[in-house]
Amino acid sequence: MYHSFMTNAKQIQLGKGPLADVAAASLAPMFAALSDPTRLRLFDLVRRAGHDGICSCDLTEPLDRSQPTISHHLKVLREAGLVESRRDGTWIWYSVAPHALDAVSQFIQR
Amino acid sequence: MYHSFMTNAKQIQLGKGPLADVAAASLAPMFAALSDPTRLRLFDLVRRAGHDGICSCDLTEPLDRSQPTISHHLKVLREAGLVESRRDGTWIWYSVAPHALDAVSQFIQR
DNA sequence: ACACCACATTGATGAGTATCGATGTATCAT
DNA sequence: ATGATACATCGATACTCATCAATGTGGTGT
Repeated sequence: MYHSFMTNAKQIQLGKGPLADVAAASLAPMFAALSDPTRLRLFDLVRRAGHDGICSCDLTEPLDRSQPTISHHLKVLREAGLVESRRDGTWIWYSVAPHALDAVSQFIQR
Repeated sequence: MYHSFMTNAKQIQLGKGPLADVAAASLAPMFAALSDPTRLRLFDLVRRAGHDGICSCDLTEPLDRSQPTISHHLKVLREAGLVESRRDGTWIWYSVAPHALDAVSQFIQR
């Protein structure tokens, strides 16, 4: 009995045996994406915004980082498959990707 | 209504509001400890060993890393409060720290 | 066309890290 | 004391990363 996830175009298999090499290689970047305090708070703010998402311009001030830095962190979160972006005219709305943390959650729970 | 954890001598408070600066600073190192593929598999092996724990000498071979490297990673996991060690004569047994992943789990679950 | 805004990218810098060989330390057996 | 074993620490190297100022890009409005 296996569980599988489609995460950022990579399918992760968590079976019964020891964590496989490829599974670790797929899982680690998600933990890495949350391993920075600024990025952790950034993800938290995006998650709190719910389905509507939140504008990048509203993230710079509360985190006390420059605009390029926030942009960089959002890119990391996006490439890790944790958030997704949607263009709306001049600005861009970020929201949590569906099933973003499923793989991580499965690993944590036993 | 707050939840609190004692983790590696640091108490983490996860309230209702945005993730606080200090909470992020306490949480990030745990994610960082799991952000390396080798360390992720290392933690998985220790966790599978259960209450008895596992000897460091039995971890070097399956992970295909040198003894100093494994020793380094175990130190990172220990300082992150995820594993603990118990001396038994010549060798040392590693096991998962109780409530190791509680804070991480709480953050993941909404 | 032009100016303005939101956001991304580039380039640079300083700090951290994964890895290993060599060496040190502690414990056990003889 | 001696040797052997298990593990930690040191020093070095190559690589990654968080950060910002400067610059680029793309959409909006006039």
